[in-house]
Amino acid sequence: MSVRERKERERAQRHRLIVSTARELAEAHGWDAVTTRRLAEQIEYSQPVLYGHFRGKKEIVGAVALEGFAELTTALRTAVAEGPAGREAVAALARAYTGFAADNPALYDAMFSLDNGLPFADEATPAPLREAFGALLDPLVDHAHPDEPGLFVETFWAALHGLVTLTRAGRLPADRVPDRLALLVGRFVPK
Amino acid sequence: MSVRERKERERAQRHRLIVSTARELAEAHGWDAVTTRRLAEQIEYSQPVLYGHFRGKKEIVGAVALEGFAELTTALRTAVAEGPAGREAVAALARAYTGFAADNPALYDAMFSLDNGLPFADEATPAPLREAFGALLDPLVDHAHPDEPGLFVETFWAALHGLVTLTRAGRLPADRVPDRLALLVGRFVPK
DNA sequence: GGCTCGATGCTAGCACCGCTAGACAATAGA
DNA sequence: TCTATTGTCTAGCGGTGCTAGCATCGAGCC
Repeated sequence: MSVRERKERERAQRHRLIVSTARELAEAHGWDAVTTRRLAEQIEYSQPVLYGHFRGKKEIVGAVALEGFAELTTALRTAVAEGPAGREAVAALARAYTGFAADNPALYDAMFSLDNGLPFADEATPAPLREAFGALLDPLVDHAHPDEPGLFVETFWAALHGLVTLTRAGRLPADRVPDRLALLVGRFVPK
Repeated sequence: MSVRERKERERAQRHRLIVSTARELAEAHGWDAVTTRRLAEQIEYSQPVLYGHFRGKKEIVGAVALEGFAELTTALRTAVAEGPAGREAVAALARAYTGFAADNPALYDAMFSLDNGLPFADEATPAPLREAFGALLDPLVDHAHPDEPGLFVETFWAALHGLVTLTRAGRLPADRVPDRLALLVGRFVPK
């Protein structure tokens, strides 16, 4: 029996190794550099081993993304918990979100830009995604129309996401990011 | 002399054929399906012919995107010109923008999501891009802080772009798009 | 302790990708 | 008509994600 347990343990460890290696590779050289060959070489196994753990590359991206949602939740919660409530909390939330994206560009891509196969806004949506949405919702719910808090959060989130992606792609100059963020918060949470 | 002119004419025509075929192929089956082999087969030439017109695939995407910016400008201008000024003009603008993205998904990708090599927010930015930005700016400028109209437009645009991309990727449910749009306009142009 | 057999990871290869070198044919101009 | 140039093609390079089928290794049974 114990042999089987050991094998399962080793298998789980290798599973984590694949995910963390993919993430490191992506963060270091971009997702284009994360090929099955390079990934296999890094973990010192042959390519087909990857397919014993994941259906394909998309599922590996999804596994990395799932890590990201857990970390994003933590980042948002701590940023809001530290400061005062109300409008300043929303500003802190926005800064934490864009900061997270700037600090973990490849991770952010896996979560929101690449095809990761994860179901959003669905009954099958994994818990980490729901929790991240919750972390976004809580500081905002006071400022939304009471009938439609979800709609408000979705729209605010979309605005943040738009700023992140357009800035990262060089479509918006990076130097004015804090100003755009302040403008956004000012419009969504007037005082 | 005339021979040379004819050749140039034929060359220009083939140039346009490549761009329009790439666009049709992308709109029909997505940009992943636009491979140099398929594109060459469609225009009934061999692959290397494409490289006599464009440096590579990225430049073809850029050519398609440039068409898109011209069309987007027209779409935004007509939408605003038809209706009344003020707040309703902004709502019309927002609807026209998201409508354009929904009607021409592949074109929108070429313009804003894919790497098309076009320089944004730069002294080398091509005229069609500047004009599209202008079409976005004009109806908004009255509602912005007078010192920073550009910042206001950029942020509003980013919000629209975020809504478009998250909806298209299935990260936001598509059915509530008009409601999110109304909420966005309401927050950016309060009255 | 030796043997069998199933699990496991490997090599090799498929069809496709973007891109290009070099052979060849068509054609314009002398 | 001959030559030089222009234009287009075939073939191929090094890469991609993914998989069939073989070989090896080790766990469990006699």
